[in-house]
Amino acid sequence: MDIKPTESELEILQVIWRMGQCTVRDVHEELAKTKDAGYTTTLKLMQIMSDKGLVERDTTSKTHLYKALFSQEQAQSNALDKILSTVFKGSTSDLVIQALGQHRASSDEIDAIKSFLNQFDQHKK
Amino acid sequence: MDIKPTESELEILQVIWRMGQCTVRDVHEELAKTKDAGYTTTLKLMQIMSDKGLVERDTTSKTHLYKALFSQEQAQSNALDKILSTVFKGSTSDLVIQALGQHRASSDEIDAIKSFLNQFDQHKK
DNA sequence: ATTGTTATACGAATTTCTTCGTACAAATAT
DNA sequence: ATATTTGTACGAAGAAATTCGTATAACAAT
Repeated sequence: MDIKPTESELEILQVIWRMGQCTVRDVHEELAKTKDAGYTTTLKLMQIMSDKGLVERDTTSKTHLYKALFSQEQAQSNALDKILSTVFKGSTSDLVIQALGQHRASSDEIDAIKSFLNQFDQHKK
Repeated sequence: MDIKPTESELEILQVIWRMGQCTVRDVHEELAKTKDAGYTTTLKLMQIMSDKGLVERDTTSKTHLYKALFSQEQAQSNALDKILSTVFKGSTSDLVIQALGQHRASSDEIDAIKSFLNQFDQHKK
């Protein structure tokens, strides 16, 4: 259960997350908007992802349908763990502060974070 | 200027960030604590990193001295940009909230974040 | 029925990253 | 002086990830 998507696989997962269930062509056309790779390349990758268990494949009809098994939440969690330990010395507050400084958040977002923090305070002790 | 360290290069950079200026042996012995790779492997990687401009190399004496050119701050910034766009749909608040939920922060850290948020509010209108 | 289009399968070439062996020079120890 | 240790250089093997060509089957259109 330690499967982790490669760079290209993540690109594909992003499309699947956005679109939900989809075909190789769906994914390929999305990718084609920003990068240029052959159709069979995408196909091959998606087959590999199916083997790895990153996606599920419905082969009932000729055109196969894919769904994500590796969720965006898992990806988020893994990504955070990784950058925390590799570049933030494990300091969550460094990460948070840097994130907020670097990408300005809207007032709404800031409010959301504040209320999360308060609720958080309550819970601990 | 679009150099980005590979996985192994990041491992080495982490050591250099911690130790400041150091030799191949320094780095290698640090790495040897947790993983097992040959000395020349580390050497080769550090030479490549020098070619790429990730580190600077002082070759005055026989034993070369390395310093990071790619800073931890750059690495942090890049890492955040990347995961924001790939797995957090660009939502900073999602990222922050998930980070706080996932890795409990100390009260001090939370205070730091709160005061950062307030100071932040002031600045914008 | 034949032709064209749209699929999947799959082997293999390519590229990128990692690892290591060997050669050799400089410094150190005997 | 000579042997050992400690260092860099570098080619190339190995592994992992990516890309693509070709074969072939199913479906659609004429």
